[in-house]
Amino acid sequence: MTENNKKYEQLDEETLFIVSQTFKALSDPTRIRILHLLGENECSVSEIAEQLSLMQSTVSHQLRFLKNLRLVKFRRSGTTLFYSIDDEHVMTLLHQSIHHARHD
Amino acid sequence: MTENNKKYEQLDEETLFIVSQTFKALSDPTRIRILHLLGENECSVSEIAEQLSLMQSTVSHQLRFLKNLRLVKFRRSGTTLFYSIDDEHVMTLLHQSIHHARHD
DNA sequence: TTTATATATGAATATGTGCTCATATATGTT
DNA sequence: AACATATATGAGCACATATTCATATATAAA
Repeated sequence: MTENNKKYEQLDEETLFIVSQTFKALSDPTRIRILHLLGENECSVSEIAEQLSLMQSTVSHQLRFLKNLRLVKFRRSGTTLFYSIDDEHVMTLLHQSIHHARHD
Repeated sequence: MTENNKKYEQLDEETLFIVSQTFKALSDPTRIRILHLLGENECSVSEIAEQLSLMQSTVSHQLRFLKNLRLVKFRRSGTTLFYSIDDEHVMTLLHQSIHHARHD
């Protein structure tokens, strides 16, 4: 009786999809920079572009991606849209990873 | 004086690279399944392939990827290589994400 | 309504990624 | 040495992804 009798529990499809999508969002340097910036301050699209030296178009495309995953939200003020973080759990994952990367 | 005078601290290149690489490793369903399986048990390449219904070649390629990032390690026993987890921090990120995905 | 400004979007392109097939390598056995 | 088994690796392909350019849309001001 030295065998391991516990049968391995596969991850179900849905969990696998959600988890992989979440990490995919965090796997691109541009999206990481945008999320990290928004973690400090609510920002307009043009502010993000300026702070991070990115094309306005690039920022818009990535914000759409992040908005679809409900990682960010926005409020309108005139023609300006202010984006902010909408998923604290994902920000926790990001901050943990940044902290870990810096400390070893 | 309603401005925010705190100057934004950019993420440095190296941190950005490490963090994005880490999340990239966790962004693919196949790699997630392999890591999750290894989180339960040390496994040989062929055991992984069988348990997860993957081609041996696919498993080997992904293990090389994970080994390069030092997320897994292996020990040899004859012609068989037993792989296991080598980065508990990344497993913590994975388990947190799985837990979160299942609970909302 | 015309004009200006902020943002979004579609198409094109270049690059990256994951899988499979065929084959190489490494270890052990006879 | 010849053979069997386990794993690794390179090439090719199909598909995904990030960026840029050009342009559309939306709101506000004149």
